Amino acid sequence: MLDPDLLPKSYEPATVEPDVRRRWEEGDLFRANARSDRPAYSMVIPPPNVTGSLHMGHALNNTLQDILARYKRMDGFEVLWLPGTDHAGIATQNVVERDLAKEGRTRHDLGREKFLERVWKWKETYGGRILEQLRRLGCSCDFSRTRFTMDEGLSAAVREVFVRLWEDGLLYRGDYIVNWCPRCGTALSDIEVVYKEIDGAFYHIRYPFVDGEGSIVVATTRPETMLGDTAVAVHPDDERHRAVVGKKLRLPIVGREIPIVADSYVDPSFGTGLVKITPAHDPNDFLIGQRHSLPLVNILNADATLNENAGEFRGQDRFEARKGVVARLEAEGFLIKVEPHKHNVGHCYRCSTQIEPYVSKQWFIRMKPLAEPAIAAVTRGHIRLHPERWKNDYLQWMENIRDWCVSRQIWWGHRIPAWYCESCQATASKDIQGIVVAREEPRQCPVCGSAELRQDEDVLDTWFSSALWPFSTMGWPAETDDLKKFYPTSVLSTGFDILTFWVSRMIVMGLKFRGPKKPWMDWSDDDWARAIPFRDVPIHALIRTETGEKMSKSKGNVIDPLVMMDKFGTDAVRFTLAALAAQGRDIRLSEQRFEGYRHFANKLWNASRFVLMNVDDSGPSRPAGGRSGDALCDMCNAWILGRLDETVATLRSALDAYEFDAAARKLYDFIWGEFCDWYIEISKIFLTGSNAQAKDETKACLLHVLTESLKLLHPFMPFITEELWERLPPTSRPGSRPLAVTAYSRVSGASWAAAEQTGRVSSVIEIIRQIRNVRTLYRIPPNRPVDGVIRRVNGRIEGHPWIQDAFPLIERLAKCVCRFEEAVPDRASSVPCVFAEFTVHVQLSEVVDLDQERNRIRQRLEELGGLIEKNERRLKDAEFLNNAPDEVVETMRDKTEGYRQEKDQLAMHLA
RNA sequence: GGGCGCUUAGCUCAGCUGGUUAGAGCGCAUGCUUCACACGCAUGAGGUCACAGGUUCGAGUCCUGUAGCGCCCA
Repeated sequence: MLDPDLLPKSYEPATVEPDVRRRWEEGDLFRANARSDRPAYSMVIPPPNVTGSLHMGHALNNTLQDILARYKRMDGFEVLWLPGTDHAGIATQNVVERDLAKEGRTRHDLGREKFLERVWKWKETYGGRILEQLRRLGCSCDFSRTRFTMDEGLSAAVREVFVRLWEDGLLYRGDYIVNWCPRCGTALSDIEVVYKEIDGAFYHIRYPFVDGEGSIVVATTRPETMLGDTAVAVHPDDERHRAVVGKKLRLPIVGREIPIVADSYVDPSFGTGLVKITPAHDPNDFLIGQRHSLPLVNILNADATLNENAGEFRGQDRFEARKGVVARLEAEGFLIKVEPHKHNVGHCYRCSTQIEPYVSKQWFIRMKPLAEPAIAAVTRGHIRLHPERWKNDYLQWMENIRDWCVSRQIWWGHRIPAWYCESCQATASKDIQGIVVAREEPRQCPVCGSAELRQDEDVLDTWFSSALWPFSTMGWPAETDDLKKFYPTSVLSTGFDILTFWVSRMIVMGLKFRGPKKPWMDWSDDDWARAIPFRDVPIHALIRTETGEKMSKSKGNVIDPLVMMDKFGTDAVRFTLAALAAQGRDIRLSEQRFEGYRHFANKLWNASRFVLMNVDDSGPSRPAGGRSGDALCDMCNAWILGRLDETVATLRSALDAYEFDAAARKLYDFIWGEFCDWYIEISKIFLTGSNAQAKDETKACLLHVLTESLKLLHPFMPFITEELWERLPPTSRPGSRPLAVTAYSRVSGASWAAAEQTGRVSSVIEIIRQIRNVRTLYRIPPNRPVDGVIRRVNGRIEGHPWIQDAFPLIERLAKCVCRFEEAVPDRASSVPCVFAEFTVHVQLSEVVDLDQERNRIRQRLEELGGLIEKNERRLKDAEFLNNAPDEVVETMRDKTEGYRQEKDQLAMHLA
């Protein structure tokens, strides 16, 4: 029996967590064995940004993954949960450049090589921070396999993929209009652009005809781009402007002659139906320009100042130039009007600078052919998204996919393995373009033999390497043991915000590089099962503030998970996140939520304290499930064991369906609402009683339920459960192994789960509740016992109804001493509680306030009358009787009968 | 403009394929120094399930529309 002083009265996470973590790490419990016989269960972590620090989104996602990892590990799987970080090209480069700026230097002052050294140094110093934070969160990752997207192995995978895509004709380099971030100095892919609505203006500008007769008016939100206009377009069917198609205009300020062209892109109902065309600075105009062979006039430099094509505005910043252009248009009478206008403007997702559409030479992946199998993988169910409705988003994106711009004009990242032959480029035909793409640096040009090779200056988009993560982390392109055992991964857990950024691209790359070489239409189910990067994709909600805003550092409204962990304990944070992780809903988080679950941890701690203080080290660890020599003891044990069984079943199916909130709720309800509130209270009767057998059975049952509860809860609250586990008597811990590697509970299916026993205890609980209610209602002091007279509904007492067994329980928990009697007790001193088979008349020594009592009964009678009437109407309805299942009709009959009985009993008391 | 989602107690949310008197936590009220726990115990108040139609014997649950809020794509 435990000395109560050994276990503190309240749970103190700060003293427990580091010890528990150390024990796990010393035991090396989370290292995956590729040669194990156990079935594999694998996940790769969505690699956090190496510059990152743990935020609530990470905490949520990784808690959910850890729940799965721990559950499956305990349940007999060989679990690999592979951690790591990505190099976050633009973000990391920004961080280091900011450091340099403090010294008054730029990366160009250092040069590429020195700059990269500096970034690596930064990464070595600070890059591991978030992994440490994941450890604190209790994540059971295999840290021996930690990967980084710029590791040698992963870089080799990147080169391999680039070369193969090139060889398969899926990669090309070309002039194209891209989203240009002037601050980062690089192109961005379409989805790296965030559209924000801003207050702008519509500038109406008059363009005169070359022949001097009249003019037309165009409207634009970016007046400075008129310097690069090379046409004006109208819709071919637009009657208003048919006559002017083909005529020439003279561009104000610049003086250039530009044509009016007809193109069906133009929306005739919008504005004047006349659109200025700036092919070098607008993606739609670019396409129109291509269709009409319009010249490209680029007016911008890479830093968004205007270039020599802007004439007098050369060297000005774009926004400054806008003012200048407008002023001059106005001065020369070309500006008709300016009206306010809200419109969506693209911003860089990293630095929030307004992006500029900009024509430049970039590398692109042809996505269409790659997207086809990726669509099939999801529509045919080889990959399943949870909840399923995300399929729509995924498919919509995949079906309208555009080529992926993968080059970035920065230094930190995988340098593009492409070299340009100077001599070939000078003379080459269009097809060859003098480009050499190779895994290793080529010495000479394979076409002309020249050694004058120059490597592409650009690096690849970070998502290019992230897309390979599920297999590059396992050693691909080598066919390693890890790949054989753990690919495809079982689950990828993520937020929907990176469904397109990352998930879809992993699917594309997985299928391309892990699928058979033959056309995907010919793949067998087996081929699919080997190619996909993961089978299930649980998609969780986004964390928001209490008022529904996004959390952001700049708004200062973030709730820091690390601070919460300090304050409430890691387990409370984890449990909170799991409990709130309902599928398909945003999570509104407040500090209060964490507090509630800290209380839950404390409750568990004290329940364990109670059990440990009352059990012997040597006793049986589980109940015999039968004869204790006390019917009530058997009944209550059967009840709690039945409830436990039901909890195991519900919990497992919730976890298997990724319903973390339902799983957490079930655990909370069982442990607090059933085990603590009822079973522990019940157990005190037998622990302090004289029946030694019942005492032993109760101890065994307490210990068993606690032991199983710790197992069930462990994936959610690993620290406290592991700590308590260590304190259980050795008989409860087979092999003295840590809880983290102990077999998870299974449904026992034992006969003690009999519904009859369970139902009886539920009834007793209901009786106790009602008696307590009456006590409170009539202000009986908590310690004063009352008498209860029990009458059967039929007025007679036959044999020994089971309720008699429960008398000690009612006495203990409701302070009500019961006896049977046939006569109806005096109305003036008793209050009836009516149940299915009998009525309990609670005897109150002083005279009951008759008015109050009559009122209470009348209210209830009214309620019952309504219910009975409603049900009887249904039960007379032939259509209902014909159409409803027998079971439903039967239940309604029983219920109505119950209402009637209660009504009769109460009416009798009122009479 | 196209698509998706949400609206249930004061607050945050459960409620599976239609069938108990619609639930929980927090908050609130009242009473408890009950020998695991005041991070606790007991009891209670509080809801026309956004609105309007429809399907059905039966709708919080399915369908249509309306309003408000939010997200994604263009």
